[in-house]
Amino acid sequence: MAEETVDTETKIKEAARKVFVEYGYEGAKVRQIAEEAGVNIALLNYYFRSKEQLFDSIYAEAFHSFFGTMMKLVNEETPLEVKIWQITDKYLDFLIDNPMMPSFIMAQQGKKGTDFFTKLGVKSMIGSSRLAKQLVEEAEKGNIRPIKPTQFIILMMGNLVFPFIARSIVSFIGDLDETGFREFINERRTLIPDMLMTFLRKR
Amino acid sequence: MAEETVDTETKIKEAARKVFVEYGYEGAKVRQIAEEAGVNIALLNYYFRSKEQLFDSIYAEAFHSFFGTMMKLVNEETPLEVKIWQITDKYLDFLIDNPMMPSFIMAQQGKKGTDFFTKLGVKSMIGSSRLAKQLVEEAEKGNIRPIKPTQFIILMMGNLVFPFIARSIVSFIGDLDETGFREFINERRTLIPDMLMTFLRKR
DNA sequence: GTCTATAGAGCGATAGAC
DNA sequence: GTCTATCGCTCTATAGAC
Repeated sequence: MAEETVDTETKIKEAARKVFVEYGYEGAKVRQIAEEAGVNIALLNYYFRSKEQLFDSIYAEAFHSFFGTMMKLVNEETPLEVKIWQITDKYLDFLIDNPMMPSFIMAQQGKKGTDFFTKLGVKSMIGSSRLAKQLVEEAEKGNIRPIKPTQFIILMMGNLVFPFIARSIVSFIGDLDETGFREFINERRTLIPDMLMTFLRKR
Repeated sequence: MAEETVDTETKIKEAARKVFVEYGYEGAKVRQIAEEAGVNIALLNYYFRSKEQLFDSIYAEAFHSFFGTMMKLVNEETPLEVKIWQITDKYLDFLIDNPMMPSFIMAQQGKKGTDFFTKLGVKSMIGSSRLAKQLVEEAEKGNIRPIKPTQFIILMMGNLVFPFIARSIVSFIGDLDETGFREFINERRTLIPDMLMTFLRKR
């Protein structure tokens, strides 16, 4: 396959994503983004007006991907237990493909106000998600113990996401190279849903 | 009580900690640290030679506090279950007093190599901790299910630390003000050890 | 030890030619 | 749309007076 012909705006965006995700807003330099994209600084400002606006467009996209992927899984029309296993499996796949994304999302949250959250409707998407309803219903039926949906979702998200945020530390403590880390994550494909379901079922 | 007479080096360190923890290495400016400390930039370099060395001394201290506090709890001479409840309780207290520390630690891990980890002996401290031994022994006795100590410790740490790393997001999703967030954390004082113990006990 | 003043490099942004 | 050249600012670090 020959070289993809990608328009300049896309090239800049891809370069910016790479550099911002690796170095953060302050650590990323427009010169490096320009070099990575194979263009000059003037073009960055031609397309995005400023470093800040370029960053915002990258961050909004990443945020959308990070939560959108979770929201989709959380709203699947599957029974509670099946869903928890699926969320774990699919979201870990997503994180393996985007290992730096959690750190990137977390590092900048708050610093930009809560506009991104509001625009994407994250609040209602979680609070009124299918998973939240299932947790309430199954508890009413006496099938699981009662738990606040927000607590449960943060419990689940934290367990999925934390090893990626703390990757160097985890790798060091566990003496893991890249393959070892991957294995560590894969062990959690059963560990996490097993733990969550065992907890929910015990009344 | 009158003004504390604090020596200049300490004043600088305290100012630096505050600014670095809030803005990260790149985002922190030596001008702001100097202003915060009530001195001028020349003095920062007189005492610490450079921004980088000042940062390193702050980071090493924070790292030591973050892991040292955990290591101490993990090596207590108490039975497994009691210990897990104690770790949760005491470490959440620690995090409530230092809510920005997890983000600060996580943001910079890896970027400085693994020297800090090595120097502090974090690896052996966790791998050969009393908690790790207890997990192995209790599993051999058939009192709990077998689990790799590293997995368990990351499970525990992630659940304790994650809400602080994702604080804005958690607060937004759960519609929590500062008091609400505090309550959210306090609910986890029972939630986390309950979940962990339920999981360990179920064979 | 602490200050002022400034060096010297790097930053984001833009003017203006093509 | 894309480039080169450069502006004006801010950054960290240091020289030198006290």
